[in-house]
Amino acid sequence: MASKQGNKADIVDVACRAGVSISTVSRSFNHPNLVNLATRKKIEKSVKALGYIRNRAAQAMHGRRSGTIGLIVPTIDHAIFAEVIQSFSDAVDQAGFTLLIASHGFDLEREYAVLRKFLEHRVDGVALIGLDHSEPTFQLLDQQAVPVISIWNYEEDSRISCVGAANNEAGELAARHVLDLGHRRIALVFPKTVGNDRARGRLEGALTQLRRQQAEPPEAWTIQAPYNIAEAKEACGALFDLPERPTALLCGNDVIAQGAIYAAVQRGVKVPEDLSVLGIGDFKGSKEMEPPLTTIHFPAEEIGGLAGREMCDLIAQSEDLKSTGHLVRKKCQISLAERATCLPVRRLR
Amino acid sequence: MASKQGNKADIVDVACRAGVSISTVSRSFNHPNLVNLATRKKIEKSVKALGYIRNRAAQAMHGRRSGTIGLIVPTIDHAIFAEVIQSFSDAVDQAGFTLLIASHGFDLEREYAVLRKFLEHRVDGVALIGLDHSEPTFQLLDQQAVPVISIWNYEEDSRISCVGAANNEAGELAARHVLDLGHRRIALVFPKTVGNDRARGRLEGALTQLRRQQAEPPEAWTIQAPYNIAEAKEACGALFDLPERPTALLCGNDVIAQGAIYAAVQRGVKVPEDLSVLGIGDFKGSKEMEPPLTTIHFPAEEIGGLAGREMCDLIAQSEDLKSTGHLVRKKCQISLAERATCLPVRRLR
DNA sequence: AATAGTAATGCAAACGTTTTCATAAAATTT
DNA sequence: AAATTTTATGAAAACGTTTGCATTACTATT
Repeated sequence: MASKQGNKADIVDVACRAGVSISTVSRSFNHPNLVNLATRKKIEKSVKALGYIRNRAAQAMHGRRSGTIGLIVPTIDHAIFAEVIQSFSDAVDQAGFTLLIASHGFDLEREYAVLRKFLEHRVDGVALIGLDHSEPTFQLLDQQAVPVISIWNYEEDSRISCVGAANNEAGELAARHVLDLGHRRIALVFPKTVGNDRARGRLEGALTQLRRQQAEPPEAWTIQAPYNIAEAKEACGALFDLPERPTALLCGNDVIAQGAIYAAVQRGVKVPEDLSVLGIGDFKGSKEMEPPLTTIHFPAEEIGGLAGREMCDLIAQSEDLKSTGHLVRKKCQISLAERATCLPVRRLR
Repeated sequence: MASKQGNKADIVDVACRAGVSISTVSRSFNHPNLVNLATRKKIEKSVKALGYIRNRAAQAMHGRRSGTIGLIVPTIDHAIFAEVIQSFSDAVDQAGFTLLIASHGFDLEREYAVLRKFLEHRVDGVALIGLDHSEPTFQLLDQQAVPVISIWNYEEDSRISCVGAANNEAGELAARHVLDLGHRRIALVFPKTVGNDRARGRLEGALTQLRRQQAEPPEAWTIQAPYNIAEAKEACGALFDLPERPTALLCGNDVIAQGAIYAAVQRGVKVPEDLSVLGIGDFKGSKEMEPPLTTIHFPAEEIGGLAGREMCDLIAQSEDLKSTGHLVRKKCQISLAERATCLPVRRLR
């Protein structure tokens, strides 16, 4: 039915049908005020009739923005990232951008590959999780001079702009809390820290604080578990089966804490009476757990939203070309969410 | 430093620097076997030196594929979608596609808007969640003849291709199980069903089965709660505070079940001794809960992966243009995951 | 040695837009 | 009524690729 064979409608088709030139059609989209109302109506009708849809690819070729933002995350399937992705997505969506998302499975080489792919698509900006990236990644970003922002971590000397919280502070805060409650026999359950500066920061913060008060845990009490309930539960189970049990457990995040609590329940270890458990992150649902999880609150939604808006600002700035190239850094406050899984240590046991 | 001012390198720049024509450069990317090894090396060197990155937008203009797939979900921030998104993403990634993701917050008008945006970007294919979509959405899809697939639901007479499970079967299976255990006083907690055919199918399946055995719950025992622990907990709490308590609770998904169990714990209602709880979905972590949640297993990962591969196939087919336009439908099996939150009803109470 | 075939490359025309510049018509000023 | 400004439109040149066709230089066949 369309003027061309089988194929989809074209700006030319629209122009023909409306009896105007393609310039006018294009203008009526991009600068409607420059075209006569009556003409605009005709064009609009023609567009409807032909089912015409503008081709962003062709637009992008004119140095115009592609209207896309690339977000690269370690994994989507993860309570905390899902939340931050959602709020970031909402924020950039509101500004009219389309989001490209890819995950790299905590593999920084894949991250680099994904970044390249995004750049081929000429994304207007790139968002990454955390500040740990490979050197080629940083170089590519730099060389292509694409607006970039790191989500989740705050560091005052970050190499790229960042919006997030200070993970070491979270670790410190967590450690301080259990120490304040009088605990000295404290165990740590954290994920692997290579390529994961969130976890590393938290762990380091916690250890620093513990050392400061001479409460550094023995090696057997510093265990590793990925961010995954099943494995965390298992790892913590093994910890609890040790002859000596800690009185408090500092967990790398709330998922691990959840796993730890399940492992405790399974063994009849009472939380918080026999064992205090502290999470980090304050995921959705942590507050509703029974008993409600004491944890370090991370304002995930705020971070995602702020990062999204900041990303859009950076893009707008880079368009002005007077981009002074200075970085922006926004620190979001974390806080202790005191709930029911931590208790002062019992004098006698 | 680049030949052009300030700007990014061009295929022309690459060609100049390598001392060949742009055709040769282009060919060396797209049909490497057609160009001399030595020339290829020169080009490669030139590419490296200039930091050249191909422009997909320009490629896409030649009727070539854009290399992107659009995925539209109700929300990303949701255990079950996160899982399916991840596996879908992995599958299409493997085929070299880049994923555009947008969420519409269960609003079918926004879904339509997002679809339009994706079509502007000339996505090679579109994936949607569920089979409930607005008429304009279906029409647009049809008119643009873009490969499309629905994830999560299976229906034998679906209007578009689908990969998923039969939600009504899940509801039936769930109801059958508690009935088989001898329960008759059964309550239902489901989310709103408008624009959510997953929930609707489950609820209908459950009700059908219950009616068949004369165990339809009274109105007060058919309550609504969104897929969200906090609200589910509250809603279930209200249910438990009623003078008459059911002996079994059928939940729309595992998140609701989790909330229900917390509400029960809070009130000293013992699960499963005093109350059997059945989830639907089998989310990550449901197996590890204490007590482990009895639920209907949905193979989320399988569905996402299968859908991703099917999407790629559809795209490949549509390229051959001999697209007979027939739909594909794949049904994934659900199953009862019998764990610890359901018990046969006690004879006496 | 002449011919046919192959391999490697370049030229130029697409692709679907946006945008600059030019022009015509209408409205305003003098 | 002429001159000027404003408004609305079109022609054509970009944008950065891919690709069909033409060309050249070899290599293999007779």
